Amino acid sequence: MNQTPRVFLVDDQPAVLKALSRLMISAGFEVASFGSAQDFLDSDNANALGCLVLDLAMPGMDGMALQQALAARASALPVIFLTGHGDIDTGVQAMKFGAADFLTKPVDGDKLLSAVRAAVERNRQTHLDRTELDDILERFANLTPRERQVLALIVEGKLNKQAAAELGTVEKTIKVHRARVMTKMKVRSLAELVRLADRVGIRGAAHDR
Amino acid sequence: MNQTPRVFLVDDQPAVLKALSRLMISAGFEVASFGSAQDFLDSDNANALGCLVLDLAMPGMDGMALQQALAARASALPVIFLTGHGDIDTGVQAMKFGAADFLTKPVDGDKLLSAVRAAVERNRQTHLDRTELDDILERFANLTPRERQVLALIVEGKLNKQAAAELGTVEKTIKVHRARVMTKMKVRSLAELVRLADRVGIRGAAHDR
DNA sequence: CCATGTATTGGACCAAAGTCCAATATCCGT
DNA sequence: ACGGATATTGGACTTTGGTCCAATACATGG
Repeated sequence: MNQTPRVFLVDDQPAVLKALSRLMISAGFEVASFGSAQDFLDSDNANALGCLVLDLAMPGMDGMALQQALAARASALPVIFLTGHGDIDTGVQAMKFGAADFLTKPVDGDKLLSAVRAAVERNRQTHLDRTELDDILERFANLTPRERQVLALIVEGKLNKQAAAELGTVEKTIKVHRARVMTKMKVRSLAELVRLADRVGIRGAAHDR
Repeated sequence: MNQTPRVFLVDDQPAVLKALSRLMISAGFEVASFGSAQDFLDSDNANALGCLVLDLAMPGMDGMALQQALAARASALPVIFLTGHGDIDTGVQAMKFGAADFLTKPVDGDKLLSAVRAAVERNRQTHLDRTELDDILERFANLTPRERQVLALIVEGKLNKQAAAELGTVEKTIKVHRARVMTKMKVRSLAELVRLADRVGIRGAAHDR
């Protein structure tokens, strides 16, 4: 969707929002501000590019709840928490739930900026990975059921002959499906096919690891 | 080395050590106690099975330093920190460095136990993975240099013919090496070979992902 | 009802890979 | 220098895989 990463600020105090916003903009980031967790959720930015800077204590949905909501939506947005009076346990819990960082207010501008930079970078990487993965999944979705079965068997290392036996058909047919699988998945070698299949988690009967 | 997991306790206060030890034993764990971080390092248990329960504030090397030392030795031991007066930042830092948990004293026995159980379980899994990986690496170490080159090329999806050209030899020779690689790596299909190779990170010239 | 997508099969043929056999040259450590 | 590991090659043969050609059967949706 969006090409340039953005820093999403969520805080119920307009003054804090304004201050953070200025800081981010002065560092060259694009910024989007929200006065509540719900506002951010409604903005449909769960899969945007960038990172989230989130006040922990807010009326209504608090920061932690928003983090969970995003996790439930498989968001890849890194979350940086800000808090004025959080206890250790809260911070540790947030980190266990995958927060990118957890800083205390009043926050050191440099610390926050470097946390944001790291988070944005991390998000950029996972975003690339996801894009690639979606690509593979789309190709996979274009396979017919039969082709999927054949794919599963060949990435298990079965011979065409064995695959034919398991699917109750003849080797000839398997060859045709196999060739179509290679074309549709856009690979030129079995090695590549195995990697793609493993990446999206193709499983037949047995699996390794 | 050790088959049954152990809980390694490190605290400079003998009373704490004793109390924790009793708690762990009553929960059915085997325990080893240490009065200082250095003592634990000297005990050569960095790759043992189990987990580490570590006091953060200790004279000499503190808990954080021990965690780092273990990380440097590629230890797979999960670290659970205990602290009486740590600040948020310390806890967050510890978690960022991969701590399994971070609890405050006086610690709730149940919380600690469930943290220990989770950590031990996690360690058991990573230990299994490592054992498997070592297995593969050992097989890989038994390949001759030439066989390794051939392996790298075939997991890239090259044909024997192409591999021969790149290595300045003939297809015939590649076939022999290839067959030996399959035998030595104990795989029966190219698919398996690709997975093993990717797992130990065999790289020729190009790599994907 | 017809077009389309899916699944299947056939033959012929070529390319690639695997598998026996055995032989030779080089280098390294004892 | 000798034994062993390494790297290489040769022939002959079988199996497997890939690629052309083309055709049939069936269900589904327009």
